[in-house]
Amino acid sequence: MEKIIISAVQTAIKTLYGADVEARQVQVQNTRAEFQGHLTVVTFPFLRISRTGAEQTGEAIGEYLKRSIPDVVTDFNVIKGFLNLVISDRCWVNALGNVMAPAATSEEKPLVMIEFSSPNTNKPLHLGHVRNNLLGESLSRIVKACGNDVVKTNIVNDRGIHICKSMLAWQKWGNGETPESSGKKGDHLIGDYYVLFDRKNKEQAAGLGEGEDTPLMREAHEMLVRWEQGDPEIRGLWEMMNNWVYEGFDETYKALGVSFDKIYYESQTYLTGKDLVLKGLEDGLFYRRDDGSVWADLTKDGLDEKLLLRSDGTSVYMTQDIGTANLRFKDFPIDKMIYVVGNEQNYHFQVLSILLDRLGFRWGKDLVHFSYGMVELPNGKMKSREGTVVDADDLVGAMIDNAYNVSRELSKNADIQEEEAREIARKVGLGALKYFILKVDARKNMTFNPEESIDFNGNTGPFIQYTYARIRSIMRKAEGMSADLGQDVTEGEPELNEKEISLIQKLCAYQGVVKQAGKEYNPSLIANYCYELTKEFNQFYHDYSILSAETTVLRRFRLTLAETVSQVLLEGMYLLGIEMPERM
RNA sequence: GCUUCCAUAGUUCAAUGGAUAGAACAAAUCUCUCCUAAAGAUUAGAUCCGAGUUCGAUUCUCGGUGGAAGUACCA
Repeated sequence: MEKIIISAVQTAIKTLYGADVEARQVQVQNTRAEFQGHLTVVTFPFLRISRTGAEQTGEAIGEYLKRSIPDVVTDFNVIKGFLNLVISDRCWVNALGNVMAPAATSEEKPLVMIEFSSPNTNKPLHLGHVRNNLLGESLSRIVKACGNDVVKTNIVNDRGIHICKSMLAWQKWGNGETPESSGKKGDHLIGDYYVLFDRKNKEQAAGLGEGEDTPLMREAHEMLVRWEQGDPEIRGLWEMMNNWVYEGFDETYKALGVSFDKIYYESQTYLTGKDLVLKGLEDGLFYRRDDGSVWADLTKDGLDEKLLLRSDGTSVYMTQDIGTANLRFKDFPIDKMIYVVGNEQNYHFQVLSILLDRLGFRWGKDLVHFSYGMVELPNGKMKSREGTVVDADDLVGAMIDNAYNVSRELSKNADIQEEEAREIARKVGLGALKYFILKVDARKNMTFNPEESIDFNGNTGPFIQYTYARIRSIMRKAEGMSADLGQDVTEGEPELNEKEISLIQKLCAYQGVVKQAGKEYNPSLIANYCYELTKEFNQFYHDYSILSAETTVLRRFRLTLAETVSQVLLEGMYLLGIEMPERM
C-alpha cells in the first residue's frame, strides 16, 4: 500500500515540478486519528523543489494522486503541510489478503550463530539469566524469520575456581548428599554448597583476621590446579557434580521453552584459547611481562592493556572466549556471530573483537554484542550474598500458580478439565513473564518488583492471549454455522468502517515490524506491535459483532479479518517464544 | 579519575527529526438477558536543567545535574 503511494508521489513530483526524489525522501505515515484519512504524506521535504508553500504543494500532489490513482486514493485533505489521503475500501480488502503473504526469500541464507544463556555451573539460574534466555530465544526466532539460518549456541562455564568452591564445600560438609537423597534440584544443591563455602570462608577470614587469602581459598586453588592436571579423583567429582547441575538446568530451560542446537563447554575450549594466545605471543602480537603473565596492548585502539594469561599460566575469561570462537568457526560456516551477553561486558566484547581481528579471524571485527541491560530490584541490583536474588524456578512456578488461581477466581475453568486448566495456566503464567520482560527495550535496565506479582491485565501477555482465545472461540462457533457461510450467492464488496480499516492498516505493518526487529535486534518491537494490534482488535470486537454482522458478505469479511488477526498474533507471539491457548 | 550507557505521568514502559508526547498499573466513574468483562468507555496526571542545529527536537550536537555499569591476574 505504502509502496504504491510512494511511487505515485514520486511520479507526481516529477510531473508537477520536473524533479526526481528518492523513495526514502517520501515519508508516508499513518494518519493520526483526529484527522480524516488513512495515510499521510509529509510535504515539507518537497518545498525546496516545489518552491511553493506547504499547503499549495500538498494540494497539488493530492489532486494529482486523486486523478492518477483513483482506485486507491479517493479523497484527500491538507492540514499544516500534512497531506492526508483517504484510501478506498477495495484497496484495504485487498491488502488484508496480503498480510500473511510470505516475503520473497533469497536463495542464499546467511548463517547466524547466536550465543546466549552461558551459565556458570555453581549456582541455579536467576532472573538475570531469564532475561538473557528469553532474549536469546526470541532473537533467534526473529533472525530466522528474517531469512537467515540460525544456530543457537550456549557456552557453559563449567570450569574454574567457582565450581571448585562448591566441590570443596561438598567434599568437606556434604556427607555424600545427592539430588536424590536431598530431593533438591541439582543446580540448587550445588548452589547451596557454593553459598556454604562463601559463609565458611568468611568465618575463617574473620577468625584469622586475614583478607582473601584464607586456608580455604588456598585449598580451592589447589583443587583447581589438580583439576587442570587431570587428577582422576577431582575430575570424577567435577563430572558428577556438573551433571547434577546440567540436569537442573535442563529442567529450567525446558520450563522456559529455551533450547540450543550446539552447546560448548569452557573445559573443552580454554586450551585452544591458550594455544592461540601463545601463538600470538610468538608472532609478536602480545607481550610477556617479567612475572610471566601475557598481555595485549590495546592503547592504539584507545583502550588499555588486557591480561590474556595469568602469571601462573592459567587462562582467564578472555582466553576461553578466543578458543570458543575459534572452535565455533571451525564447526560452522558462520556469516555472523551474535553474543547475547549483559551490558556489563561491553568492554570485554570490544576487546574480544579487536583481539580476534588481530589473531587473523576475518569475522572478528564484525561480531555483534547484543548488549542488554540489567534486571534491577526496587532497591537496586540483585545480590546473592544478601539473598535478594530472584530464582528462575521459583519465579516460573509462582507465575503458573498465579495464573491458575486467577483463572479459578474468574471461574473460567468451569467446563475445563483439570489437565487442560493446568496447561492453560502454564501458557498464561509464562506468557505473562515473557511478555513482561520482552516488551522492554533490551538495551535498557529494567525493574522487577518481587512484592508485586506480574500483572495479567492491561499491557500484558495474557491480554493478548485472551484476545486470541476469544477469536478462536468465534472461529469454532463459525464452523458450526458454516452452512450459512458457504457458497454464498450475494457476491459483493463489504463496506468498511473506520475500525476495520485501522485494523487492516495495523495488520499490514506486521511484516515490516518483524524486519525491523531483525535488523535492530529488538524483540520489544514485536511485543509492542502485538499489544497495539490486540488493543485495536478489542475495540473493534466491542463495537461490532462478527457472527451476527448485517450481511453475509460483511460477516465473511469480518471472519477473515479476525482470523488474520489471530494468525498474526500467533506468529508474532511465537517470535517472542510465547505460546497461545485456544481458550482461557 | 577515566570510558560507556541511562534520565518521559505517583509507578512500570512507548514514541524512523513530524501534527495536541502514547499505553498500562494505581485512583474516580460507567458498560455483562450482548460472538469469553483476563474486556470496552470516560476523568485526572509527564519529556532532569541550559544552550545550539532547523520549517519542526523526547529524538541530533555541546555543557551541566542525577543514576547505573566497566576500569585487567573474578567470571
